[in-house]
Amino acid sequence: MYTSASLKSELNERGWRMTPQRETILQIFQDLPKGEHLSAEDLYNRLQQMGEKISLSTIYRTLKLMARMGILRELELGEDHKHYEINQPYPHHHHHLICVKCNKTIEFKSDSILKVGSKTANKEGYHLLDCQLTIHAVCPACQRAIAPL
Amino acid sequence: MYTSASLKSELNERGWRMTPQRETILQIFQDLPKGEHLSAEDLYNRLQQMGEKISLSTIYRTLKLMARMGILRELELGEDHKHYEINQPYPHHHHHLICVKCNKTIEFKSDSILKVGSKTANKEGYHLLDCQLTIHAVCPACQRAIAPL
DNA sequence: AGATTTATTTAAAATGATTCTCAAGTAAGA
DNA sequence: TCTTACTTGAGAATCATTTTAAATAAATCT
Repeated sequence: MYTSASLKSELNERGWRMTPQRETILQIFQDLPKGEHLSAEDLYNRLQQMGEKISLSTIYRTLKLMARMGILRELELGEDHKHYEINQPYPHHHHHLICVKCNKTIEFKSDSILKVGSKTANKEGYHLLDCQLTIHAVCPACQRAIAPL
Repeated sequence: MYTSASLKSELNERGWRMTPQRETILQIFQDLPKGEHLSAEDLYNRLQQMGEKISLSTIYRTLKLMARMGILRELELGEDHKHYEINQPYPHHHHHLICVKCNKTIEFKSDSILKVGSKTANKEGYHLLDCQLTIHAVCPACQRAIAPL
């Protein structure tokens, strides 16, 4: 569980800084219900509603930063923009099954995948940040549809 | 193994058409060395060199079409654009380990993941097209680097 | 084979997510 | 408290991808 304090120390270690914006954004992801994920735009709107004025530039920069730190997961859910969610450790770690036609997404868990992921990263000397199985498929409703594509 | 003929019949079944452009693009991916993948731009350039004049619009449309048919896999390799490769069945099916800093990518195989993927899709009644484990990590070289991000 | 229908291609314009620029603001460390 | 250099914010810029409209050409039908 990342706290404001652990974020700060991890940033400082690398010569970076803790800021109110980074703290606020981390907090939002911490408070997000399980399985919910936000796009940059979603996050921006949510902040606006809360009365927080954080620019889109900062949001994009922060999302990328936290993803590279391993705090957030960057999800590619078939839409034309990325989504982000907290990178939960086992046993909350999960994966996504996505319909390529309607983008409906189902989450699922798998212990074995996490094992494969860490084993593979270790073997190559990589420092693991996240591993996600993405399944592209056609959902039952879209299989029935006559419609093109 | 997709042939020109099987592509045509699969297209026609759905009321779509076989075209020289689609045939050419399929062929290029068939001939690609294992593990190589192309972006839309890469494909466009390659076609130019071959003297084939296929527009970028058509390329984008065809890539998306073939990905949705399950012929190609859409890869998210950390760059700002997608990559595509032939969707090979077992035992050529593989996954990617990506450095979030330098985007260096390593391929690896795993039988168990394919099993998890098809089992999950079946349970939900989805028609499986592709499943890929994407591991985000920091490669040894980038771990050593002092440089930011 | 020829006519008809409608998917497809093209080129260019449009879109839209994300990044960049630079001046102003402000954490961290001395 | 002072200094340094990382960050932010606003807007411009980029760049991948999609859309539009007219021209072309597969498939199907006669």
